[in-house]
Amino acid sequence: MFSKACEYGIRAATYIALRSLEGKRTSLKDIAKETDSPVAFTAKILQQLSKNKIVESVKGASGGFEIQKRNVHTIKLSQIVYAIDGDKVYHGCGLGLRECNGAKPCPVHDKFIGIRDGLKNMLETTTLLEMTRGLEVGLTYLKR
Amino acid sequence: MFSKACEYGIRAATYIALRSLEGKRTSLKDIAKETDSPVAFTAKILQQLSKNKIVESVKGASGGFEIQKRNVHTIKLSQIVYAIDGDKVYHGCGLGLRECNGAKPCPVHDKFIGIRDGLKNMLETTTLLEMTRGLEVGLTYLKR
DNA sequence: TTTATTTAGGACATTTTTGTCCTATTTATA
DNA sequence: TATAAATAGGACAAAAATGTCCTAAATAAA
Repeated sequence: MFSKACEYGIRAATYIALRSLEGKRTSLKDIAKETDSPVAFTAKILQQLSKNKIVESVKGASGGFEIQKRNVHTIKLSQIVYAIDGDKVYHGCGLGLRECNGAKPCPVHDKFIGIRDGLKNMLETTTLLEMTRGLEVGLTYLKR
Repeated sequence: MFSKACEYGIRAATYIALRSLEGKRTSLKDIAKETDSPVAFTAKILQQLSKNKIVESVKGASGGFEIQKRNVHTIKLSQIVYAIDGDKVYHGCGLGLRECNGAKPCPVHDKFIGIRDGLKNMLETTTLLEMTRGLEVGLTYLKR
């Protein structure tokens, strides 16, 4: 569904959000550890998220990544996916046709629209805050 | 959503089904041309579909690919996707966790299940016959 | 029987994705 | 001020996906 980069990105952002709600900044090392992701690769992804203003990075000793508390409930999964994978989740034909639309559709065009709208809707309505719920109490997990 | 190989595979199988309903066997060359797919790569994919009994291949002059008419309405998209991409569309966590289930779910587990069930249902209920409808009359397309 | 046509399959090539490593820069703190 | 800790970013490496090419085998038809 998503690229590996995007999966790591969502997990990383979610963990940063969780820690930010506790008023804590998190190092790359901890993020990678707590999301079971490759450190250096995660670093690249966090650079992208930082450039896209989804997370803030602070260099130097006691630096790390954080998200302003007031932003945790406004940032949607769709923003993270867009920052990393672009809009190919939305546009792009299910059968790979370069052009596929209502006027000249592929055989599964209408059916795919339904599924993609579901995905789109989910991504656009799920906030980082919502992602963090359950993590603290062990109802949901970011690794294993 | 699917791999390129899978997209080509669905397009190829759909075209073969269309031709088979007309009582015609189709050469690799024609399939690639009519689905705008790379010839040699499509050949590999058709080998897989042939091994999985989704299409039948006939070697030699006037050979090619075909699907028994009686099978065109029983073969589902899910079988083609499974033959090429395996079951990763079904299993596999939205956030890439190796293990993710109701007992130890990722934060989007439940939401993903809904979307994936939609996709799964679509693949399991759409037959090749249904895929061919509209092609002859120019309502749907397999290329461009 | 020879030839032309067509798929099968192995080997190879290219591109994209995923992942690592090293150096520079920034910053807190001793 | 020196040092240690941390991100930024470029270069490189490995793996996977995508795609090509060539030869062998099968088959219809001349």
